[in-house]
Amino acid sequence: MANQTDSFHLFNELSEHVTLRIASCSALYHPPHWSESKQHPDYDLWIVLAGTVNLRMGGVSGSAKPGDLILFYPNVPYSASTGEDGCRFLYVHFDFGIGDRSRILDDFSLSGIVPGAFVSEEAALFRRAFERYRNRSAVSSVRLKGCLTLLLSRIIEHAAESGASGFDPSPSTALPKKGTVRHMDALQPVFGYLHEHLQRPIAIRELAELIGMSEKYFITYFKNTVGVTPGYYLYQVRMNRARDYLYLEQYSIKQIAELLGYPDPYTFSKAFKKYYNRPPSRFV
DNA sequence: AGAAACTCCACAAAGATGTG
DNA sequence: CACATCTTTGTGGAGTTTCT
Repeated sequence: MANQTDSFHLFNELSEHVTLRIASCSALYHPPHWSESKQHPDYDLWIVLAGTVNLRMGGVSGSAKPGDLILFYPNVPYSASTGEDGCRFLYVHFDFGIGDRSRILDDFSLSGIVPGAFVSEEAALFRRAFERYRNRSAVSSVRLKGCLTLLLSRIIEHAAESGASGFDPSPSTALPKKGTVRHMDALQPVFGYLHEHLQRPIAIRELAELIGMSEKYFITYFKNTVGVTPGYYLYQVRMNRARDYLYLEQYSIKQIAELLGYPDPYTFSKAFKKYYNRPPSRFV
């Protein structure tokens, strides 16, 4: 499997377009020898509080102890059971998307058991947020959403750091993907190329040629996979970079325009003002 | 105003799946 | 097994929108 690291840039470049929608969140207790086999229509995250959850998913088995997390992808069948002690866990159903895509995690191998050691701080915050949420205290839904964002960020971050292609068990490689699931892998060269050649004008046609697709199909493929069009993604990356350069206070507007592949400072300035509602000269 | 980016749509090849 | 049907993947034309 191709290295996912380049694709993870996406979350930074498009952070303001990330949407997280929590469908439900609750605590559950299951008695000894409970078992179930099902699948969920959306993402589902379990935070094991007590007992052991035995999991079988995508032909791989594992056990989740208190503190561990289990991340389920939509429409992936699994079997879960518990032993002598029963089990207790929090669950949260959610969707996590960017732009037009509501299931952006599908292209990353993150599902399965996440060892508690990697996420202990974030999971603890989420649990406290859940207590407030259960008591219906003011803004607790916003807090819960924030804590889930934090928790998911940590899971993604860990996968990026370790170059991991998933936790154990990882069903995403074994899973027969149907429907409109797109593969981020094919776009790897594009992300690399984009970040490398930011200092000169980049035509969409070049990017399409890079991975051997027709220009129009490339635009469609990119949008279905990433959630925004390639042109918009490029614009977004340039505006993020422009903001960073301005904060450094080391470059003139003219220099930044050059660094970002704009033909002249006027074009850059116009693009910048459109994005940030302020000209670059009055940004910092 | 002209070029580039983008959308929509029709269509085709190839592979997967269903059925008698 | 053979044929039909559906799905996925991809192309290209035509037209619209956005950018410079």
